[in-house]
Amino acid sequence: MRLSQGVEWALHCCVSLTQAAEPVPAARLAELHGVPTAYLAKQLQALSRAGVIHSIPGQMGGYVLTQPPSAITALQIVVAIEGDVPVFQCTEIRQNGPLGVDPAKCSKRCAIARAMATAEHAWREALAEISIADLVAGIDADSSNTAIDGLRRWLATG
Amino acid sequence: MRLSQGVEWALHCCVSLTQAAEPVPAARLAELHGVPTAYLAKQLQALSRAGVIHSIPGQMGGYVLTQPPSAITALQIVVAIEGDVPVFQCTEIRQNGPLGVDPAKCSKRCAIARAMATAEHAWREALAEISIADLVAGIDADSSNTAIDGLRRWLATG
DNA sequence: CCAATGCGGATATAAAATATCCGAGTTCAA
DNA sequence: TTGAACTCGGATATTTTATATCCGCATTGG
Repeated sequence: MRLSQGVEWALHCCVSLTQAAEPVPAARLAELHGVPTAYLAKQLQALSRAGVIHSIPGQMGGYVLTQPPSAITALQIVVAIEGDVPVFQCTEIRQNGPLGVDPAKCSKRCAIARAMATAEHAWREALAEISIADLVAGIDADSSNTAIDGLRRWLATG
Repeated sequence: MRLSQGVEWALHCCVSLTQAAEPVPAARLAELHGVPTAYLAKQLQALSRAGVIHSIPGQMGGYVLTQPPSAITALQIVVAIEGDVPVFQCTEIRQNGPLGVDPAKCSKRCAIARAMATAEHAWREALAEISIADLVAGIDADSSNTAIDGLRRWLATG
């Protein structure tokens, strides 16, 4: 079980977009992060479909955040890239075998699925507590402001 | 991102083993749950390597729990099947591109990796709070004791 | 000694993640 | 108005992972 690395790219891209005054093309974000352009474009499309970022076509086009950094959560980004499917997917094996439970009596999820869903909920709640603004602040603190400042300058120099 | 279905099988098997007085062969667990024997055997081997269950070879052999149900957690089982790798694996893309951070200055994890690890920790803590005994109790409550009783009887009739 | 069982490796198949390309639409400048 | 350059978007290969199976070996109990 592993989160697609597209999630990592998407998080970094959203952090970078907070420092851009104008739309940033996918190719430029790919160059900045040293990742393949075409594949990153796919992740950005997913973010766009999920409404996290907005795409602007045309010569001066690119991507911009749709909301202020404090309003975008890590959960939104994870769901945008990975989809909204549960991590633990119950296949109802309680209905199988010689002691299989009658499907008509399975309107309620089984105890195992409920327990796993509870744990997953804790993960999602923690992700929802993380905003892009928090991540920017964390990077800022790590680098004594040089990283974020450098980022803003690099994005400004077309 | 999805948890292998081996986790579901392993959880059900551990619940079933709580009701067995003698070692239960892999083939019998597979029959009980209506899943392919050969593949379930692989998951049971993983549980055995992790020390969650104990394997007894020979004619009267099979699997038994190594600890009381209240001492076995869902986290142990997830780790046994999926491995102990983190869900979010940071590939250090902050070191890439024109603004790449000097690798020598990356002894500390980046802010994004830290935030994701925090959320993952919440998930693991929640899983560690779930014991096999809890799951048995939950199933018992769902079925007015018929499911667990039936299970014990079926396992007793060799 | 024989039958039944778990263990490990080797192997095939199915699904998903990864990586890439080309077409449709939009914007800007001449 | 026209065209050209640039953008995103979806459809398409390739690689990796998960799923599923099988067979030989060691061990145990009858």
